[in-house]
Amino acid sequence: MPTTLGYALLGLLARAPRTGYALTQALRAPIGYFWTASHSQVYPELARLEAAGLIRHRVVDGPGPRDTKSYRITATGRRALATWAAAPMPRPTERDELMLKVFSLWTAAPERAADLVTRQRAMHVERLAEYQRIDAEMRAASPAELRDPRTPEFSSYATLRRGISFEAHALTWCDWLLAQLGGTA
Amino acid sequence: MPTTLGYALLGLLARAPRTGYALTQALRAPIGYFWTASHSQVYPELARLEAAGLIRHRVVDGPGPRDTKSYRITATGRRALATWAAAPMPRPTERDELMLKVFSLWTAAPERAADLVTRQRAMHVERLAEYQRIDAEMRAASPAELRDPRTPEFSSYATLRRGISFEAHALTWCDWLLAQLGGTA
DNA sequence: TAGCACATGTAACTCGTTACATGATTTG
DNA sequence: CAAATCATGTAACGAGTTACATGTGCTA
Repeated sequence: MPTTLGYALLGLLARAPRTGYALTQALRAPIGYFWTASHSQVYPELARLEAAGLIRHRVVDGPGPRDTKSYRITATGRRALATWAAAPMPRPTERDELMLKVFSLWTAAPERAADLVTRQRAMHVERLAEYQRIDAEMRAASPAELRDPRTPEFSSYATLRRGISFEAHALTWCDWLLAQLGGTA
Repeated sequence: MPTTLGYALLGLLARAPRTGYALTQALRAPIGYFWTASHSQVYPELARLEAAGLIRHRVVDGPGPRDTKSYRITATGRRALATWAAAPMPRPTERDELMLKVFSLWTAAPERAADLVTRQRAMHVERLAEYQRIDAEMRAASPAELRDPRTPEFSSYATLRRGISFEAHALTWCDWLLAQLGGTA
């Protein structure tokens, strides 16, 4: 059984063959919005996936001194991915450092607390705008595919909707907290 | 500088002195809603915090063969906590395994996909009800403190509001996705 | 009398980050 | 000609989980 990162890589390779380098870049965006990894994690994981027969590579003579390896998913890999994707998950361990700060925010001066929340709010505004730009782009590019659950576009769009909903909720909460902090300061 | 876990422990000790065991329990609930740690992580961290002068302990002769150590925060620890709590944060690396599954959900049969989302939905319903019960409890127990940003109750309440908002948004998204999956299946 | 709550610690292992290491091609 | 991009790998370290280890007092 691959690690979570392994399934992230399989998920990308199920859409198109790629090099380790291209996979690493995809792990910044769009996957980076909900999962990340650095190249130092990617290369060993690719070796493990290949040893397990879930992917194969072909050497494409590219630039640089090393082999440029193009990876593709195998039929076995594709089956493993589909099984994992729909398999039920235990409730994951939530880890939100901001909430941990908020839990102890009463020890700080309300003005300093408000500064923190204002910065967070700005990040959410920025991210929300980014998502909404992508939303418009996707709707324009492939309106039909977005409605068909068997297309990769549908999957991508579902994660995007989640992102938009999350940022909107976070933003609302920031505004509520700022009102609370301001009202008493 | 303590680790994030260190600040979680300081945050608890700023409210009341506790043993390592009691701290470990608090890391299941209420802190467990946004940060967790097992006792094997807690005990070494307490030793580090004490070495740094942020906490002190007093041996209280309790049951069992070992010393029962009651920890309390020092003035230095309290200052370190307040500084950290209001300090700006870089955007944390999001890690959402469910989104990773959704990203590859197009490879699975829509009925299996719907099963997964239905289970997730149930978890959110359950957690939301739990939060709303706590909400009612807190409003009844300390209505005045909830409005004063310098009380621990205010901080706890702010994290709770975030939790409620998050679960509600997640629930809405599950319903949207189920409609999409059902409509085409 | 068996199991659970209280109570504290260490060891082995996995996952992830940062730093180390190399080197060609393209662009400013 | 300097910097960024393409491209692949290893090493050291930190954070977190699971398992190992011990032992008392209370309750069903």
